[in-house]
Amino acid sequence: MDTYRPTNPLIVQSDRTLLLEVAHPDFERARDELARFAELVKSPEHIHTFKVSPLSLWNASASGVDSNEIIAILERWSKFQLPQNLLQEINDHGTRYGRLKLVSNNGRLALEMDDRGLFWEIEHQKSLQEFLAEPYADQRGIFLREGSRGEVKLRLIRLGHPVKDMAGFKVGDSLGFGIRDTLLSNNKIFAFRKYQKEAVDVFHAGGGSDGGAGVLVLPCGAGKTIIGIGCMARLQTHTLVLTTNVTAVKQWKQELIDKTTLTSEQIGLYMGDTKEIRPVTIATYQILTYRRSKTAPFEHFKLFESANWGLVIYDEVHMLPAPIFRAVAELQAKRRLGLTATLVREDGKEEDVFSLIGPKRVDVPWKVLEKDGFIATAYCLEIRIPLPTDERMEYAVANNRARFRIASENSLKLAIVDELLSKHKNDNVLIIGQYLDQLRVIANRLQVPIITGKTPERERENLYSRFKQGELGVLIVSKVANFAIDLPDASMAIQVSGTFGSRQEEAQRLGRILRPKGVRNISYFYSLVSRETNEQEFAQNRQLFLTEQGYRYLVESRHIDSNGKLSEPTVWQQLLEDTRL
DNA sequence: GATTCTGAAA
DNA sequence: TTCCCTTCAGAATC
Repeated sequence: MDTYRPTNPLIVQSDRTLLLEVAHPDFERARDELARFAELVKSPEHIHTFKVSPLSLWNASASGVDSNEIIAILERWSKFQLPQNLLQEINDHGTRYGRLKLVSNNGRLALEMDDRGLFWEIEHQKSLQEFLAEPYADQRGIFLREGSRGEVKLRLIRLGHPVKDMAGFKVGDSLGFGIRDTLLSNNKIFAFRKYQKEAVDVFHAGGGSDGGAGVLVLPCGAGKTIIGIGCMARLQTHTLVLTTNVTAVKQWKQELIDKTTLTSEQIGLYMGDTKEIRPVTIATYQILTYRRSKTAPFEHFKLFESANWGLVIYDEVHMLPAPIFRAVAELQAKRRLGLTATLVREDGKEEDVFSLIGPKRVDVPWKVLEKDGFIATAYCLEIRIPLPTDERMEYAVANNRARFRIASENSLKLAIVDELLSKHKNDNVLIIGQYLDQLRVIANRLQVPIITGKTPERERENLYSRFKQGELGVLIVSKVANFAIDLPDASMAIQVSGTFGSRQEEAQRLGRILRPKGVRNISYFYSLVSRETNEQEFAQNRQLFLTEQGYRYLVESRHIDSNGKLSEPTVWQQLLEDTRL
């Protein structure tokens, strides 16, 4: 292909960036295909920028997208001939996963490869010396020292060599249980959904070779716990479940009791006040990372050895605290299942997840579940508002730190909130923000209760249940919304301010309104942003993940006319007309 | 023995 | 970079 095809939507550049035209009729198809092997890095109105990285290529090949397919996709959409260096890189990295295998040879751990060059490189690599034992006679492999499984994989991926771990797993103590015929609230008997069953199958595939460890990427509300339970039921073994917080711990137990024949006595909770170790034990990351002082040992790491676990599940694996990786390295002989809605970490430890937990096995895009009605259709609108003159002055003289806060607390946002609420009288609305001061002002103005970290458990539950029953139409929540998984679902959210650029947070917040709601099954997500401020930049970054998942942010820019009045909304009006039957 | 408060860590 | 929330352990209080 050396012709110029101007009607195609994609420009592929030699610096590994892919530029995709949003207005193109095939935009959505192209975007979904690119998302399988590239990461979205920018998504302004007209051109979306993706980036191909070694890691994105390794993950792609681990989840079954090979380099020929990647190149075919690029060729299908590209305007120009593909740059030679990128083709080479795709051919190289896209086939790299699997070239280096970690195996068990006569009970000893060994690295195997078909390629002499690779053998030579590894044998002479300084950072690996302490783990290497003697090479195979035919130079197609090298034995490794005992207990180096995790560390070797970690060092190799940093050298650009992802390792396919086929060394198998230690079988845990067995635990017999089954799935129960639970009657769900819709009067149907519980059954795994198709994609859930497929995810369990994929995780399990390979039966102890390459299968049995890895990460499943699924949207909020897709039933990650259910998939975890499916994997447990398949393996029938003692299982350790690690989660982010106490509520999640309790929810796992609840679900296990509800969906399986496991009894309360077989399930242990391991956290602050109760430290039970049972055939199935559920713990928080926090307690594992606890130590008396910065230099003291992690005293709860012993939990890992306290039983013969056959499976370790990492819930929300993108939150896995860095110190746990060390322990995870020691746990390499166990089957590992990572569950997450997004592989992106703000700390850049994606490679560690790849090598120590496992590569991405399954990625179910949110939009696919939306089509099948498993999650609600969400409409996202970013409303850009100017800063009022006096706040503008303040912003101009403030230092960078203060600026973000001034922009976030833009007083004009209050008027917009009023306006939005006036048209959404029948929706259950969550107002979410990051600054308590700002939220309190809104709470006072609307005479609506607010939930912050200080709100006692009792009162939270009371407010949740009133909100659920519709007695309370609007609820204001601080960052508790990011963690509290028992927060009731809503059909509309207004984000009045957010953390600097956290993609995760945005995803979490959207997740609040994605549970299916009756026949209409439609939700609204409004994000209020001050125009021409650094808040706008951070907002862009926050939205990336959602855009990658196929959500389109509409943008409404509001202005102040010479009389000091706000311009009429047009995009929003249209949105309401289009979505109201 | 149970509950509530405190400070530190992330 | 901020601000906020959560968790844990141990002490204080009933």
